[in-house]
Amino acid sequence: MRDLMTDRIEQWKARGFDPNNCPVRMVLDHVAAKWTSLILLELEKEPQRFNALGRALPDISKRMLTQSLRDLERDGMVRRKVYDTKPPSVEYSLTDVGLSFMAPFSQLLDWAEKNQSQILAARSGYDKS
Amino acid sequence: MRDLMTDRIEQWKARGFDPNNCPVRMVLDHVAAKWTSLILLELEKEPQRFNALGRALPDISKRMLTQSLRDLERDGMVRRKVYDTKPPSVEYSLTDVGLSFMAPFSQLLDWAEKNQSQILAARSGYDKS
DNA sequence: TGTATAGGTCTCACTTAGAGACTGCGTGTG
DNA sequence: CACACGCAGTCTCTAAGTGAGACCTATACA
Repeated sequence: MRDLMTDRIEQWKARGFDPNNCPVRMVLDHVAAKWTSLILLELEKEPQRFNALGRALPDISKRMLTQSLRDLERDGMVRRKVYDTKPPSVEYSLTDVGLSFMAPFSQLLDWAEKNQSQILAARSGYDKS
Repeated sequence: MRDLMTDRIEQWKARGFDPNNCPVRMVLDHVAAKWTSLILLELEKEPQRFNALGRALPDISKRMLTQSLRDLERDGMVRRKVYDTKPPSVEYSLTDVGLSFMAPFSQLLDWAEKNQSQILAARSGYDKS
């Protein structure tokens, strides 16, 4: 483990490690973005339309939903399909890349669930002192 | 995969799924935080002192470094040890929880490296159109 | 005496996020 | 026929977060 990660960093640095072209930042910016990963999670259940997503994620504003979806679309993780129905409807779904992201992401969620109580405990201990 | 994730969400919803007590948010807020994961990566190489970390992560400001370290400490992922030397030195290191985070996180980085070029391609395609 | 290191804190400017009103269009309801 | 509603957003305004960098206290060294 230790060597694994250290090697990774060494490799990056050897390649120049441009922070703007950094794979970490590229993926983290998504996971980071507070909403994108929740959107991915929803879309993995099933392709959904704009307002359906909005309802599934009650705390997100339309503005942020639009923006997050655009970001994901731009990176090829989500596909946007407009149906030419009477009131035009827009369906969002995962691409293959988006779907493949769910595997490692799921590992992270497993970790989160397993360690949730410890983190909570550490937090309240810290806050008390 | 699909069922795996769908089940997870169902479980959360069954438990009440309080967004403020959500394991996803709890872990994502860290990965999200733009700097915390890079700090974890640095500390996994070896325990380091405040200014050493600052030098290793040249783009971070002291203010953000302090804040990120405090957050990580609060959640029990990083340990802060003050040595009573002449100019007191402070060493930061990973806790067991912090170290255990590196495993799933590493998976995510693998994914990022594998898909980097695709994402970049999608991005420039999107930007052109 | 002046300079450097340590580990931060403080302030200010700027960017980003969120709430929520508003748009245009078509359908259903009274 | 008038009214309200759902769709898929956009726009504006304000609040919160981020980053740059000056500043602080203390010791050691030249």
